[in-house]
Amino acid sequence: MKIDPTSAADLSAQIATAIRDAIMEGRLIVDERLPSEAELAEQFSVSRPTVREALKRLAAQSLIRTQRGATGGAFVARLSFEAAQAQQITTSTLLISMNAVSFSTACEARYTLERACAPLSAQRRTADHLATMRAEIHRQSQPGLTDEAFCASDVAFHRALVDGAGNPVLSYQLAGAVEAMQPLMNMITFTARSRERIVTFHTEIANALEANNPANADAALAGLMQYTLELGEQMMARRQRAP
Amino acid sequence: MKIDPTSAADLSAQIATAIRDAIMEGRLIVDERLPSEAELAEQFSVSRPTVREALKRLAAQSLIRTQRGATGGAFVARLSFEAAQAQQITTSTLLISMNAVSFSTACEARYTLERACAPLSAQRRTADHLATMRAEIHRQSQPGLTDEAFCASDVAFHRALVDGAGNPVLSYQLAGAVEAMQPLMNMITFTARSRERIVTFHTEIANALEANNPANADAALAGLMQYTLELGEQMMARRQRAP
DNA sequence: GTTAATTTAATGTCAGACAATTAAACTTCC
DNA sequence: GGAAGTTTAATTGTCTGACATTAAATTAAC
Repeated sequence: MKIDPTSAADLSAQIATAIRDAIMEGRLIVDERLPSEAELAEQFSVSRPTVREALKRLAAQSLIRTQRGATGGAFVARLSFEAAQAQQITTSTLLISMNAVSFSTACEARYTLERACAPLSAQRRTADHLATMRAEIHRQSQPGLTDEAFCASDVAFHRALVDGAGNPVLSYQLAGAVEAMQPLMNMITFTARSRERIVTFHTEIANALEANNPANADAALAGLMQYTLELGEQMMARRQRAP
Repeated sequence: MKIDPTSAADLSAQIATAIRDAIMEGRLIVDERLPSEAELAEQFSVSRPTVREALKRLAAQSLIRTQRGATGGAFVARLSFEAAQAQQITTSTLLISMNAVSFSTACEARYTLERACAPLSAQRRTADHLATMRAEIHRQSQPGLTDEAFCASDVAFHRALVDGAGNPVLSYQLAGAVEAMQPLMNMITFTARSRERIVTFHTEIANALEANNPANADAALAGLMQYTLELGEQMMARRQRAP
């Protein structure tokens, strides 16, 4: 592993890249211990703070974990679905909020992906998934629920739907799309009438999955997407009239 | 923004979290300049190296960018689709390679997501997207192409398909799924017969998109998924016989 | 043999310094 | 007065060396 001290890039960035490449190419395997900071500093001919900055970069991406003490050091971390999902949610949320992604674009992406999961979920969902969905539907029907709580429940419902497909890679991918939409969804569920319609769609979806009926599930999701898009347009129009 | 010096977590991690939260909650907006490292050190009552480690963590997630010089400093970065996509690919690749995700699970996730894009792509693909796909099909037909080059072309083909849907959020989400599969795909395209079949499916897909025919596109993608799964199973069987 | 104290190796943090970079302010020349 | 060059100030990037903290391994005591 070598770095180019004349390059324009930061030394710590170069070192982080070199180590990241070693991990991605399998030259460093899970749970393997990296050399100590002092040794890395010597290998790369830099000071220890520079090495530390590089290691922090990798830690921020959950590529390594560090341990103090006599047998401590930096170890290649097994990237968990949980950690990956958390990063994905952060990234997706910022991407949407910072790039002026339109409500309709985000909405389309989310429901398109969800509809792709529906057939699998209709086939494989367990009783647990159904129970979670029914419980969230019940919560969503409670009057007096705050917008935030309604949307959190909405997210939980849709995650159960996606998890029902029984494919962890799909669940991980979809988590970002569903969660990142939450702040936008928050803004359109402030009327009781909207919530009623949404709960109706959710019930249709749950019924379809219970009956192992992919076509009905897809139809309900399509309806929900259409309705959500309409609500979004109304919200935009209202905003323009009274900003 | 406050941190808890008695917490078990690293100070640099706490500081990074505090700043990240400020960005995600909109208290720091795009292109806004953070206080200088010296000022941050004073605000958080820590030393400058500690602040720097925190900033490097944020830089690793593309949340900030730094600039040297008189008017330099750390600025909240506009997270670009490109940067997000690159991170997504890294994460997805590692997730699959480190968690013993089965070929069939990864394959199912990838093609399920792609099939979700196909109807949109059949409706919206431009002439450019079609041209890219045709060009990649032609490349894939060349004899003597290395496995790596074939798979790179495969990735380019499928990215054109996804981009054809005209939804940048979808493109970003799927990039990870498609690219992360590449190392696994590399292992199953070593026979000319396999490549021929794959090229046939690709041609069917391109034809369907050209004809704005979503049903045919979906059928071809379903066939390709089925065939890829079979190839994966054969490969696994072969591996077990002669490891 | 078990428990307690010590050693040791590693990361976490700090302080202060200097180098490199960049934009703005200033000076000089025409 | 304006343009070109020079200085200056602010900021990040890097280095050195030190001390604090942690946790495992070792040793000592009982």
